[in-house]
Amino acid sequence: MTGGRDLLISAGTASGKSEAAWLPMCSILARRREEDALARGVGAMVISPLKALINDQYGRLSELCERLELPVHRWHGDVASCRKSSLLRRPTGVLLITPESLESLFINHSDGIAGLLRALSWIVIDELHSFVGSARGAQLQSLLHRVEVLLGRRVPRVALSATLGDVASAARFLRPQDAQSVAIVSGTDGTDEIRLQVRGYVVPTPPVTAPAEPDDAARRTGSGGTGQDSVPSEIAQIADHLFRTLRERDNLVFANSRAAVETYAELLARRSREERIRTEFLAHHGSLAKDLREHVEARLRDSSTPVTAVCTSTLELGIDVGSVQAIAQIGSPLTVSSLRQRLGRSGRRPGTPAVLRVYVTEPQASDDVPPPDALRGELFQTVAMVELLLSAWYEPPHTAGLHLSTLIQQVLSVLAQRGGARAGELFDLLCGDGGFAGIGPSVFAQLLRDLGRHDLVRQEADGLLLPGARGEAHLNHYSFYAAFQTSQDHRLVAQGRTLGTMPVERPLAPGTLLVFGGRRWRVLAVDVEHRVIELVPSEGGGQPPSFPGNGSETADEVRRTMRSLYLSPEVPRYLDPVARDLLREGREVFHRFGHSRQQVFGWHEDALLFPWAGDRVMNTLLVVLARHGLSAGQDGLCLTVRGVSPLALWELIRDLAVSPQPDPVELATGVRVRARDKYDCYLGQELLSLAYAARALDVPGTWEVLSQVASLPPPAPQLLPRAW
DNA sequence: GACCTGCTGCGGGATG
Repeated sequence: MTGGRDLLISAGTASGKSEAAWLPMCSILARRREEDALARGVGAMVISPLKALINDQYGRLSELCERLELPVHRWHGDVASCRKSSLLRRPTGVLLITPESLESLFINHSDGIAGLLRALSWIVIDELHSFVGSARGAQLQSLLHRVEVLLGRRVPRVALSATLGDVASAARFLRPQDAQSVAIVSGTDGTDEIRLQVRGYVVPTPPVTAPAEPDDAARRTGSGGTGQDSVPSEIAQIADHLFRTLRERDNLVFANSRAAVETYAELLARRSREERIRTEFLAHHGSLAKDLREHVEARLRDSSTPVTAVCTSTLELGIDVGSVQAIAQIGSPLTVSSLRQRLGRSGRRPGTPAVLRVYVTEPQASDDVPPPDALRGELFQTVAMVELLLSAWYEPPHTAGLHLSTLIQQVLSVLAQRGGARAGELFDLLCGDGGFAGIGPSVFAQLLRDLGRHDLVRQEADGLLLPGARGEAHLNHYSFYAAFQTSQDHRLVAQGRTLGTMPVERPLAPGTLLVFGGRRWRVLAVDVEHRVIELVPSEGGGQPPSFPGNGSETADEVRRTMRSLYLSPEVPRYLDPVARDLLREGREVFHRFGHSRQQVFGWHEDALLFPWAGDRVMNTLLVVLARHGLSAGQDGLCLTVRGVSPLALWELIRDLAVSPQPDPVELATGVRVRARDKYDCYLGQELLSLAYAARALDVPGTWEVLSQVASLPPPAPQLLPRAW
């Protein structure tokens, strides 16, 4: 750590990698302070993605540094401002900070930041994988470069991470201009033994004459329950198994949505009260109020009573929750990396195995089941992800994004920091060899023109750029510092206490029943102006709110692995008997309908295309088909192309495969909704297409799929319905 | 099908 080189430490959860970085750093800083009593300034800055992680580490690091008499400081939104000003007056020791707070230092303490950081010897980035590829990661890269420009020298960067699928791309993220010089230290995984089971459940088909059932989507997320009696049987069965296996221990149950968390937490908590057992079942997700979440975390750390948290990815990163016995995952994992993180939350004590149970539901086989469901896609996706996990493969980050929205934020930030700047100066600092090195001068000039049109920036007669009126408005609001977008939600209040927030698209009528925080409530009143919903406890049923979401992207490698699982005769040992049956059924359907020889099929009036590729290729296919006047949508594993024969679709694919690949940006102009990130609304049509193409299209990957499909024999007309 | 993260300055009041 003395050589001034950048360092990437990749090691399993709970392997002590934080300490590996801290120990040498602290002893060097302590020695240096003895040698040079005048050395003033923060010696090391640790950048962390979560306030909760900073608070955890503040305790551990303070203990470590106490005997060295090396002060440790934390700086985030919950830290009192008097502590911040006292650090600015007397900067020393180690500083723990979030990217957003570092951003605010540049804007609100533009005079003090150079003095604060002038003695900086290292920048440590914790949980690097949580930044790579995102808007927040682009912001972090830009801030790292701005710190070095401010100090006029290179500052060694040390990054820590657990699930890096691709160490080379992590090194590129850490030091974009000089990735090959990054030293890499890889440790083995913390877990020696994994006990794993995948359990299958069959969703019964409702009788044809039954009254209106909750729609299919609601059933799948588990949000369809309206009371004890109407809980769908597969949800009741899964809850029953969770209850029996998890009672009397500390566990984490991961569900894929906040609505599913609420459903299972409420079912399990009610059962626990009814049977009067000690185990607490508590809900934990991002819309719950902070004090309720902290209560759950404290209950998990307290080893005197058993607690099981039902949660979303909120408990995925390294927040200390003590020792957890087992992990349950309801539904197929969303990504292999997140499955790895979740698994790493158990088996943290030496000699104790990590325990993981995955619960998968599939519809009952019948004549009406659409082909993708008959293939048992949920189960095959789960098995594919488990196999990839066991082979230590993780999703490579998507680093092609241009992050123009974040560049807009950085332009405004630099204008505020420096009190104005010239266009060339901005370009050199932010693009050039800065965080947005992929952006050329012409795109940057276009971006500035777009910003001028919206009054985010304005130009003086001498060419100096300043924030415009709307730019000032953004800069003066505290929401400016985060690079990511957040929505404005309604606050849920019961008996004077805030439970959390929920989005409300249609106003909730008083009297509506609701499940939230793992309990049942009735809406008493709605204050539209102040966006407050008042609740009272209720004995009735109710559903969790529907939360909006963007979803995640399934990788090419996952879909390729799924296809090879259909072709393989092997039955993994970790499947329970129902899951084995489902695996056998899926393979039988795959072969019966000729999926090994064909990728285009007929289904009623439509044609189905199975690309066996990731979501970015699936999306590109949709855009290409739309350009040829075809209306299509994605149904899990396949694209449904409406009102066209399979032969006609195959012929189109055959022609496309030999035609030149279209320009992605030109292709993107046909897409209606292209804005996604915080400041995308200020981009003109041209840059919106450029950003969309970089983020959401994979033309070469798509043309590989088209050639593959074209190389197969033409499909028989309407094969699927008749053979069904 | 649908995860998560973060931020300021100021005024008012309670506490040491």
